[in-house]
Amino acid sequence: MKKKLSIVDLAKQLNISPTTVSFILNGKAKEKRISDELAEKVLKQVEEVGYKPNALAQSLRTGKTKIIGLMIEDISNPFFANIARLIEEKAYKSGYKIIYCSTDNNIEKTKDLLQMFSDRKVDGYIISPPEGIEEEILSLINNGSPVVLFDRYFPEIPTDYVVIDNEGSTYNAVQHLIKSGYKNIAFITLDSLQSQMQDRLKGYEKALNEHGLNHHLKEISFYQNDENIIRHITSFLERKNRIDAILFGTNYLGINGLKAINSLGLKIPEDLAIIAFDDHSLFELHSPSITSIDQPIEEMSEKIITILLNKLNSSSKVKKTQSVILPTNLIIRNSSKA
Amino acid sequence: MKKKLSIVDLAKQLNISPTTVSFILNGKAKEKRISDELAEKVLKQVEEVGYKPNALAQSLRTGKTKIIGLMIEDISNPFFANIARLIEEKAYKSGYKIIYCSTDNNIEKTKDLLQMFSDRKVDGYIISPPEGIEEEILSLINNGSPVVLFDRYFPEIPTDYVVIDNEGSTYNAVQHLIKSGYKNIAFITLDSLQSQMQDRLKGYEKALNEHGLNHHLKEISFYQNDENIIRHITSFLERKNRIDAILFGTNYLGINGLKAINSLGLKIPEDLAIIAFDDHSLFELHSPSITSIDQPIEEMSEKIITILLNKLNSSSKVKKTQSVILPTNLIIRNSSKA
DNA sequence: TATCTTTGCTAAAACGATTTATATTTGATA
DNA sequence: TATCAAATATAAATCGTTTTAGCAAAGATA
Repeated sequence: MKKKLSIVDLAKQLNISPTTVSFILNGKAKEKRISDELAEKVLKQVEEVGYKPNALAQSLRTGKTKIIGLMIEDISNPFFANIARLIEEKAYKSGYKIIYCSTDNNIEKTKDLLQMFSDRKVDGYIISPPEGIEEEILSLINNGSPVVLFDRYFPEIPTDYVVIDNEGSTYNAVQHLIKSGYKNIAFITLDSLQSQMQDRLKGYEKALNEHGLNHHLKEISFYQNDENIIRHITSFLERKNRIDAILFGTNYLGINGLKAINSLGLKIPEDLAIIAFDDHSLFELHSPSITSIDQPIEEMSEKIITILLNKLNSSSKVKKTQSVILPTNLIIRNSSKA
Repeated sequence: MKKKLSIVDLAKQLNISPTTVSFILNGKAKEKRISDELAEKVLKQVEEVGYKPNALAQSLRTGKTKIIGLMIEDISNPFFANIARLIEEKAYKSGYKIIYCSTDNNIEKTKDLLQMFSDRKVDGYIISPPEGIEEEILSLINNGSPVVLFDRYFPEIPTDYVVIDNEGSTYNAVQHLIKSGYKNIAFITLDSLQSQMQDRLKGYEKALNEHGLNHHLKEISFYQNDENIIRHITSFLERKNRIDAILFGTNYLGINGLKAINSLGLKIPEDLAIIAFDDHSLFELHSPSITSIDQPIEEMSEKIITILLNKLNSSSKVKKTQSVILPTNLIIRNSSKA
C-alpha cells in the first residue's frame, strides 16, 4: 500500500507552504495574488506526482461532500431503478456522487438511513418518503438541509417536490375505460396513505362518480411478497365476477395481476380490460398488449436534480419551495375494446 | 442550523477529557481502565444530549469509512438492480453502506468512478468490470484494497470473483433445443470480450459442435439503444430464414428480440423456439411463456458480500483468492416443442 | 520507608485539508 | 527620506475524531 502523499509533502517538495498550494489548487491564485510563475510550477508538480487531495479531509474542513443521498422505495422496482439511473447520470455530470438506499417503506430503516446520510454529511437529499417519516423530514428542512421529495410528498410540510398528476392519471384512465363501454371497473391498489396512492384513488373515484358507476376497490398491503399479492388478487377476482375492467395502482400490482388473471384463465380484453401503471416492456409485449399510464421518468429526474442543484448552489437561503406536478401519458394499446 | 456538538463539547460538559469519552464510546473502557462509574455517566450523557460522532472525522483519523463501493454495469437492468438490492440489504445488516454507480461499460467513466471511490476512501469494492479496466483493478489489488468482481472477471488477474457457470448455462440450453429437435439454432449475443459473454459463446458452440450443427451467430454492440438493437435483430432474422430457434445472450437482447419477432409476425414456438437469459416476469407472462436461463441472484449476492466482509474483517492479509462459480437453472417453459 | 505496580485518567499529536490573519518585500507617493 | 500601498507568500488555527505516551495517586511489596 503505497503511501498517498499529502498537500504538506507536495509543499515540501517545492519548498513552499501548503497554504500556497491549497490556494492554487482551489483556483484562488489570482485572488490571493500568487505569481503566475509559481502557480504554474505547482500545477506541473501536482500533475507529475499525481497528487489527489484527500476528500475526507476536505469535507471535514469545508463541510461539503459533493455527495447526494438518494432514498427510494426499492431499487429493484424498475420505476425507481430508472429514476435512480437518470439522477445518478445527471448528478455525475455536475460533479456530484450518489449514495442510495432502499427504504422498503420501512420507517425504522428509513430513520436509520437518514441518520447515516446525515452522519456522512451528504450535501443534499432526494427522497421518496414512506409514511410516518414526516417529523424527520421536517427537522432536516429546519436544519437547512436541501431536500427534494419525489413520487409522493407531505402536503403539510413545505418542501420542494416533484410528482406526477396522480389524480389526473387515474381519472383519465378510467374515463378511457368508461368511454370504451366498461361499467364495472375495479381499482386494485395499495392500502397506502401516501399521497400518490391517495390521489390515484381519488382520480378513480371521481371518474366513476361522474358517471354514477359502482366502485370496486381492492386494497393490498405493500408488505408482502409477490405470491401473496397474486393470491389476494385471485381471490378478489373470483369473488367479484361482474368486474369487466381493472385499473392497477402500481407497476408490480399490474404484473402480479396479469399472473393472477392468467392463472384464472381469463381472457383480455374479452373477459377483462386492463390498464396498468408505469410502462414496461412486459406491457408492450404481452398478448394482447396492455394499456398503461406512463410516467415521464426522464423529465421527473431532470426536474429533481435541477431543483436540488439549484438549492445547493444558491448560497442565499431561498425559502420559496417549488412543487412540480408532471402530466402522465396514457399509452393506449389492445387491452380494451376501443 | 443548530450546531452539532463535538466530543470536546461533551467532554467539557462532564469536566473530563475527550480521550476518556472516546475510549468509552469505542468500547475500550475496560481495556483502558476507565471506572464503570464514569463510563456509565458518559454513556448517559451521550444519550441525553444525543451526541453522534462526526463520521468524516472518524474516517479521516481511522482510515475506515464503513462504505463499500458498488460498480455495476447499469442499475436500470433488472439483473443488476436485483443484485444491488440484495447486496445493499446484506451490507446494511453488517453496518456497511453502499455507494453505487453504473459504469455503462464505459472505460473512462469507470476510471473516474474508481478514482472517486478511492478519493472517498471506500473500505471495499464490488465491481462488474468493463473490458479495459484490468490495469486499474490490478493496482487496486496491489494497493491492498479488498476487491470482489462479479458477473465477469479477468482470468489473468488474481482476484476474488463470483460468477455463474456461463459456458455450462448456454451449453445446457442448446442441448435442450437440440433434444427438442431444433437444427438451426442461432445465438444472438453481445460482441463483447468480457469473460461471461465469451463463455456463453463457448457453451453454445460446444453444444453445436458435438452434434455437427451449423452455427448462426449474431453479435450486437452494447453501445446502442433498444430501437437499434431491435433493428439489428430484425434484419438478422430476415436474412437467416432457415433459423428455427434462438438463444439470447442477455436479458435485454431477449426482450428486444421478442419485440423484433413480434414485429415480423413470427410465431413462437411454431416458427421459432426461444430461450432467454435471466428470468423475468415478462418471460413468464409472455404467450407462450419463454424458457429462460435463471441466474441464482440471491446466492450470488450472498457469496459476494460474504467474501468481501471476510476480507474486510480479516486483518491478516490472506493472499489466497476465492473464485465462486454458481450453476444456473434452465426454466423450461412453452417456448419450444418439448 | 523506599520502590514498584496498578488504577484511572488525560495532554497532545495525528489524520489532511482550508482559511484567517499576518509577515515581508517592493514600489510608489509625498 | 519617511510613509503607505500593493504584491507575494506563509504560520497557525481549525474541522472532530482517535491514539500514543505519560502523569498522579493509591495500593502492594520488600
